[in-house]
Amino acid sequence: MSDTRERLIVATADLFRRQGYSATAVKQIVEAAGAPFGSMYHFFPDGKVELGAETIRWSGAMYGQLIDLFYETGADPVEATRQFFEGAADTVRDTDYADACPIATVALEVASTSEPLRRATAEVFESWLAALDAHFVQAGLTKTQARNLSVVLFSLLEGAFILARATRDHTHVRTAGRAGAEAVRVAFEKRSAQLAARR
Amino acid sequence: MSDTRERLIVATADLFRRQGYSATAVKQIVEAAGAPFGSMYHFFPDGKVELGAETIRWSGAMYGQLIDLFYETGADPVEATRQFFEGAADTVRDTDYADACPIATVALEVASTSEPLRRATAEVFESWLAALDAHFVQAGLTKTQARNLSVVLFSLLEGAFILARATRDHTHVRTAGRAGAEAVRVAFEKRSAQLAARR
DNA sequence: GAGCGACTAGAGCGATCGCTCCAATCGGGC
DNA sequence: GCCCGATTGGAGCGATCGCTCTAGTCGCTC
Repeated sequence: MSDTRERLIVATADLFRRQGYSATAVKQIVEAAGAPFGSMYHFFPDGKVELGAETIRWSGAMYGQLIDLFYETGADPVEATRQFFEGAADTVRDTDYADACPIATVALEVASTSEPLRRATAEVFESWLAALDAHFVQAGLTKTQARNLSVVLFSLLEGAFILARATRDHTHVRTAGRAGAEAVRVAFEKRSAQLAARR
Repeated sequence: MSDTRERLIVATADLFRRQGYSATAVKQIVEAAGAPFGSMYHFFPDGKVELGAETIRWSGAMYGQLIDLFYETGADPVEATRQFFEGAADTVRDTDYADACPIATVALEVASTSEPLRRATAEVFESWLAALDAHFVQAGLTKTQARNLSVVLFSLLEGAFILARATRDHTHVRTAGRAGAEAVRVAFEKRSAQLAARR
């Protein structure tokens, strides 16, 4: 795999996180990547949109790995949730409120303006939900229960990121995290009661 | 109040909601508002940033009124929450996934790039939380309980908006709404138990 | 070492960006 | 009717946008 191509994606991911899609200029990307301008259109013939879509998928895969890291098989889902949100809050604080969700800004920008980019963000979000689902099902929930829980955790995290970045207060992420961990606890408690009643 | 000035703000609010700050051109705004170009810089001498900040505050006030409408004094907080999220889900679906939060996109875009605009979004979010807080305190919660609940509901709604717009699936907002209503129910139940134990 | 894709390097294209400037027009107070 | 500030209407500024194009360099294969 070409080094320049990867550097372009990494640089773009960083810029997207902080300033979104529209505000990020191609010139700014190639400068940040230390890449020649021509290379950008060699690796991404369709230009900014293609690089954007590629970056969205790459960032999504990175963040997806983080999910699997925290919710690895055998981990207590409640504790994993608590630690995931705590880690996110720390990161947001330590990066001066720049590093939250790598694609949320772009997702909102393109949702009504670019089908290919919108689809890329949708696929990434779906993959995160699917990853979470799998861990929760593996830990005992039904598919429906798992999906509902995943959507709630996703929403809590993304919404708290918006609030934290706007107000420059990372504790909002911790507040959302406590609610998220509680939601996980209740979901598994409910499932246990269902199983017990069936005997 | 000048008619043209207000038309500019309303048109800008509509464009911000759908495509954010950077992607919205000044020319596009004046055309949408049916306003002369010169008027824009007459009413907003500091240009796009000033109009943007004004639009953020105006949109925030509009949405704030919606909060007060649903959570009016005497309304059951659980039912109000349920209806608020259901209404939001309907709106998102009926507007082809364009009308969700009027300022979330802009908030993420400017959080790390423009202090004056970031501050405007922060003030709006704070005002929404304060409005929610007031209703929950009025209904019996402590200030701390109310604030935590407000942050959770905000996060659930904003996060679900991101997911719904990206995947074009409004049911995510309904899923978040059920979790939100449940969180409200539990908070008040907990408060009742606290008060009962104190006798 | 000849040949050939892959990749680099940057000048510069037309279009559009936010914005400035100024003449024309409007409407209320004297 | 006259005046003057408020507002309108638009031409056009320099800068930057995404992108094209061509010339050149690099390293691998034979």
